[in-house]
Amino acid sequence: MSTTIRIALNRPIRRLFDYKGPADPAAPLQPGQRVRVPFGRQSAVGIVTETGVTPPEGITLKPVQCALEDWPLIPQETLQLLTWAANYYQHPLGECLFTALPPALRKGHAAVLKEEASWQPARDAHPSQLPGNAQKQKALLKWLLTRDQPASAPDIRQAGFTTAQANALATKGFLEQATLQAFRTHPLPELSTAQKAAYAQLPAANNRFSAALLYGVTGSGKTEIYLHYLQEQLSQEQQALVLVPEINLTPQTVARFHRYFGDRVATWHSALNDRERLRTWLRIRRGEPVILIGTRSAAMLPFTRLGALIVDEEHDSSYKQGEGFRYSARDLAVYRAHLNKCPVILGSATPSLESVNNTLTGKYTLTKLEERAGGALPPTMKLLDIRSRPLEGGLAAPSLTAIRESLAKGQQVLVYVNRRGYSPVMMCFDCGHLLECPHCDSRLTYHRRDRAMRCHHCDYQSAAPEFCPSCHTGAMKPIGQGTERAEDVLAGTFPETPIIRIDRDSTQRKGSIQALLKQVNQGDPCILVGTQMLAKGHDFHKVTLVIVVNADGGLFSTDFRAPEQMTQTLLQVSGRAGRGKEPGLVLIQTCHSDHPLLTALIGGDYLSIARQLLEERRPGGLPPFRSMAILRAEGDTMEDSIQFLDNVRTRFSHLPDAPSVELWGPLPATIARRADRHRAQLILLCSSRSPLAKLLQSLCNELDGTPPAKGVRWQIDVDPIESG
DNA sequence: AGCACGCCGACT
DNA sequence: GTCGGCGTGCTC
Repeated sequence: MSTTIRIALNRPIRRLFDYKGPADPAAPLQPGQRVRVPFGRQSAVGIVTETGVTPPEGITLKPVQCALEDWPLIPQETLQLLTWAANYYQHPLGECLFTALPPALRKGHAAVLKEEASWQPARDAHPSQLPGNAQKQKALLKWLLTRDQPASAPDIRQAGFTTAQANALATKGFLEQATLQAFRTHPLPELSTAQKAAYAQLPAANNRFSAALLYGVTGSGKTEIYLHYLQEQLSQEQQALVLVPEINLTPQTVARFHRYFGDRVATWHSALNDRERLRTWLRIRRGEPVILIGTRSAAMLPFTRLGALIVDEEHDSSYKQGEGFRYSARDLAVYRAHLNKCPVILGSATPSLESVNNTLTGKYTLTKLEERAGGALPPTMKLLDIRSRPLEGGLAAPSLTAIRESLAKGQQVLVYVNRRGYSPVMMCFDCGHLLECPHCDSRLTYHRRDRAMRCHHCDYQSAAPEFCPSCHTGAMKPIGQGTERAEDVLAGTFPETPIIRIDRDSTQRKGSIQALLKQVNQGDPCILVGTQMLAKGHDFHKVTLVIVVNADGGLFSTDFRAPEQMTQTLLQVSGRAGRGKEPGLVLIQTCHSDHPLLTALIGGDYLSIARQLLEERRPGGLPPFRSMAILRAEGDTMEDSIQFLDNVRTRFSHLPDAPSVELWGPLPATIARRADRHRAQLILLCSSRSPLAKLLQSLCNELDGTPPAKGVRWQIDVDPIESG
């Protein structure tokens, strides 16, 4: 009698399916193994989650077609991680497991790497040594000699040659099979006294879980500490994971790790193709001692010998997936450290309030690095009240003066504007009419470069009108500041100086951001204008002045995280100033120069601001003092969405454990209508994680059983980063 | 998610 | 008379 096995499939169904296991007792299936199973009238790839389960009654089980490997594709630790995550984030286990696989393995392709032959010229090979009739071979050899790396078969075909030609050259001894050249690795640079002191406080990797928050001010050289940590704490056989935000995974960052760890370094990010994904995934699965630098999804790679984890810029919101499987890569990393009994280091100049709180409760250790590397001084921050001050395109006279002075000294200037486009609002001069998106509850942004009105919440776009569409006579006037407008104003005021705009619009083309940054790093005086993108992780050596055009966006938001996020962004952007020898100055333009958050900010100590912000969250029981989840609904009308959530709320109160959860709402979302969908939300707060998870699970089961009103869709977001 | 079944409009 | 629209419902 064969055993019954439980299988997860890549379907958005919160359910697993049981099958008859293979009759052969010599080859039993085990959890994590990949199988092919009949499903409906198709065949699907599945992952075994359990064996020897009690089969459900009244269903004739189909047999598994075959196992795709005779070993578990998903190793035990990773399976445990993803099972926990599926349960914690209330996402179907099958989809969680499959997002952890590279596309080739999801589709059922073999888990082997066709080692593609690649060729490099033999030593002393020269085209002139070839017979005159071998024109193509000559050309191929010439081409290979111009490359600084071996060429794979696809490379050769792409360049217009054939592998037959390469083989012919190889037989004659002109080419040889390329071997992975061992990189010359360099000794690590010495740490400064302050860095050494911080390093010494970090937990040693001695088969115990530990979590450390490395609070290092901008420019303090956290990366050097990571490098030393990995070198000192990792054995030759161990693997390590270094998580970085997408925007920080630049060729320069990788080169830095490469320099010291050579071939051990591998990367994982969205730009990899399917072949590269499969290759790196399998290297890690095989247990190669890889030091992997990767973005969010790297947190789910199949490590089997993890020795340490590092999460750089741990406060960065890009670690939280915003749709589908809404996991936090930072939290998965911490959980993995638990599972592997190894250390995790969370680094940031502006750590999340969650992590700061964990240092206060003793869950994390705290290591401070408050000195900038290379003797650079912390920037001076000043508030510039712009109430009843004449502005020139959003810039106050003292700001322009400061810019002029910096440029005159041959230095660079960074102007931070929190919106892209020309202006966030367009208004009629005569009747006051505002241009709004026909599909969303939002204003249209004026993009002057292509004379378009665009909605930043859906893909609506229209030509910018010359006259008011309401009164037909008034001229339209741009209200408020965007990056394009700042660029124009600065270009008019400083015609001799190059203005480099960096935002989503100016960096759409692949590699264009690298080109723009290269221009900046050449060091000639220039003005950088840009959004958030500029605030993250870049090291602009010659920037000495930072202007924040408007700091007031986050001061009066409905989102309880807004003050935290505003503080982080302002400090991060300020941190771009004065990283070289010259001291930095930051001018923050505001209409609320007496606002306690802003005055605290220029005092400069992030940790004390963080503690204060935490105290503001405590009385309301907001995260991290309680766990939060949001049930979001969207329907064809707001009534549909609210009614659905109201029903949920009523049904909720009948569930066991319900008293431990506090419910807020339902309330319409801040942008109530988006792409013609009407959105509302119900907020759930619970003093601890596990009853909330249990409750969400029974809620999901109920909702899955009874479909809601027509057109209403819902989703659950655990530990949301946006609550508006 | 797929894929089928199913019941109403505009075509040869 | 049938081709096809996408609304439900099921998949071990």
